[in-house]
Parts: sequence; structure tokens; C-alpha cells
Amino acid sequence: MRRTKKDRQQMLKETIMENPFITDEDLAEKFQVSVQTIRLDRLELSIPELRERIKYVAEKKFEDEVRSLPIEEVIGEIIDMELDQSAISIFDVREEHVFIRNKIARGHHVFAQANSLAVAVINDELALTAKANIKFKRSVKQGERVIAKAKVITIDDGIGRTIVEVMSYVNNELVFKGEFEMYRSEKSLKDEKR
Amino acid sequence: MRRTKKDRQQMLKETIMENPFITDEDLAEKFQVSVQTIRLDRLELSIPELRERIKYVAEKKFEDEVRSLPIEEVIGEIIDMELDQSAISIFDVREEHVFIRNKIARGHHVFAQANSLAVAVINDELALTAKANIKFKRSVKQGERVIAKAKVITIDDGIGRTIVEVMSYVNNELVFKGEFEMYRSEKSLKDEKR
DNA sequence: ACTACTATTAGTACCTAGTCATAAGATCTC
DNA sequence: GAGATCTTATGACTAGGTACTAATAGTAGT
Repeated sequence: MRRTKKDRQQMLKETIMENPFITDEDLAEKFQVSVQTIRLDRLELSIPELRERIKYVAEKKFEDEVRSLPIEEVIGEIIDMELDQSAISIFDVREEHVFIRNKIARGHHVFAQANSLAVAVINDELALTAKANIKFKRSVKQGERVIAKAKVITIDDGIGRTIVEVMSYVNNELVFKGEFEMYRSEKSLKDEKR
Repeated sequence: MRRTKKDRQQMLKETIMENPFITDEDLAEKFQVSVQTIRLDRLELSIPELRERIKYVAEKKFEDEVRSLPIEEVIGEIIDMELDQSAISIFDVREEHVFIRNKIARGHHVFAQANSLAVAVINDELALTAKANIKFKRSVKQGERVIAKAKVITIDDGIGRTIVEVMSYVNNELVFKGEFEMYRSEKSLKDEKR
């Protein structure tokens, strides 16, 4: 025994955790034991073989991708939308959106939800944010659900600017307020709207 | 020939593209040809075998992960920093940051760089954005490098607010300007600073 | 010293999803 | 009908394993 079995198995776990691409042969070399010992260890620890490990990583990537791609288009999920008028989206604050230390949501995520909703509500090919005036009323914590409501205030076809107001709430409490001046490339299609 | 060779190879490419986890046997079944034909096709199209494909996906996921974890803390890379005074970060606009249609960077990414730099420059345990007044001067395109410069304007220990101004440039041209009013939990440690 | 036990190593057969090379049959074109 | 291209079959070999059996080494208890 180079070291105790327990020790080796603990290290084996960690080694594979941080590099799932390592073969039994390499592991045997690393721990100065036979390949069979490594296999027994994996069996006891129920660590799958190299190919299964790699497959698992790849499959997770695939899942993540299909999840992140549509979400990337609009931050949060749109639940109501009337083009050039109003829109509502919800956004669940998860681990990846918060500061590690205090679990408070990073400002730019709350902003991103509001901003992308402001972009989405504009009935146009090209909508860009020109200016924004925002206020974070209170901090949002991990686990909370933010409901953003966008309202188109004015559509000025002359200079191609549209003002959108976005209010975001957690449990009916205002947490964020923003006024977005949006640039649009074309005239609004529905001129009867105010 | 069920269909022409070219046709089949085109479809093969697409099939594997959208599901890299498919075996030659399944592909042979799907296209009603022998396994050998599929292998010849892959050879001609230089599509690697199943295991190599899976490995590639898994490896990319690994790269992405180590890249995204530290970057997530501050959007962009900090290249200069004097706490409570100034800071500079760079941010390369890539595919995932732009609108598909026009390759223009989504506003919230440019905002995120500026906002997280404003958070980082504050010499405090807890720094949150309270208000922000921002202007997008011109749109930023995919492939461009945005350099954000943050400057602490005032530190008011009385109400625990700090004003940070962030200017972002592409090739020395101002693309974004923002004034952030930051909330901080404690007094600044260096009171001699203005 | 002998036994009991765990830990380790060795060896074999088998598996999947391939590779490479060769040969033979099928189909299309001229 | 001959050639060229395409398709299929066959056999030998590979990596990185599983599953199982068997032998050996080392330590502890009596």
C-alpha cells in the first residue's frame, strides 16, 4: 500500500472530478497501482468509465445550450405582449445572477431584463437603446421572481425615438424603475396609436 | 441508390450537426444504407467518429466553463485598478453578445461591463447600484473591443453614496457614457481622498 | 506459526463503436 | 459491353472499458 485505500479513493474522486478525461491507465500511473485496482476503486465509488463521463459532460452542455439560447434573446420569459404598447416578462433570480457574498442580484441582470423587454416591445426590425435613466429601488435576492412591465409612453416618428417605461416588481413591491429612450429604424406601423 | 449520394451526404451532415450523439448504425438505418456506406460518407466529409464528436462537445463545454466563471464576476477583463479612484476594463464583443440580425451588441452587455466595473472600483464589502443615467452614443458591433474607464467622482460618506462615471470607447470613440450612483455599506477606508 | 481477512494484481473472455484494407457486387454512363 | 462510380461485405485490429475468476501480498488476531 502506497497510502491507505481510503486516501487513494478520496484523491481519485477529486482527480476525476477536475479532469473527467483521464483514463484508467493514466490514473494507475498517477497513483502507482495497477489498472485493476483503479477499476475496483471506481466500482466501489460508482464512478463510471471514461466514455460515460465524457458523454455526461457533453449531454449537459447540450441541455444548457438549448436552455440558454432562447433565453438569451429576451432575458426573462415574456408572458404578455402588445406590440408598441406594453409587455410583461418574468425573471427568476438564480445562483448565477447574484453576488456570492450576499446573494443580491447583480444590477445588470435586472437591467438586462428591463432593457430586453423594452427592445422586444418595439414593433420594428431594428430597436436599440439610446439612453436610459434607471433606479434600483431595493435589492433583489436569489430565489425571488422579478416581474417587469414595459409601457410605451411616446412614439415620435419624426426623430425615430420611442420612450418606454419599465417597472419591475417582486411581490408587488417596486424594485426597479427605468425610462428607456429607444432608437428605431422605421416609422411605427400603426400610426393611429398615440 | 435511394437518393443521390450528394443528397444523402448533405442530410448526413445536418443530422449529425443537430445530434452528434447518433451512431453509424442508427444513421445507416435512417438512410437505408449499410453501415459501411455511412462510414465512407463520414470519411469523405471528414466527420469524426461518434466518440470524437462527443469528446469535442465535452471539451468545449469545459473551456467555456473555465472562461465564463471568472469573467462572470466582472464583465470584461480588468486591466487597471485603483480602488476608490479609477479602473479600466476591456470587453471583446463576440457572437453571443449581439443581435443575430444586425450584429449589433445588445445594450445590456455594454451596460454590464460598465456597471460591474463601477461595482469593482468601490473599495467596500457591499457595493450596489442605486441609480444610473446612461447614454449609448453609438452602436457597438461584433468583433469590436470596448474599453471602459471608470472614475470615482464623489464619495459621500454621510449617506453612503458614491458617484462613479464610466466612459466606454471603441478605437478612442466614445460609445457609452454612464453615471452610476452606488450604494456602499461602510465608510470609505481612505478618507483623505476627495 | 497458522488462520482470517482485506487489498492488490493478473488474466481471460467479451463489448461497443469504431478504424483500415481488400474484394466483390450493383448501378449508371458512354 | 466496358469503365467508372457507388455500395456492401468481410476480416483483422483498436481503445477503453465490463465482468468474472484466481492467485498473491500484507496485516492482525489468536
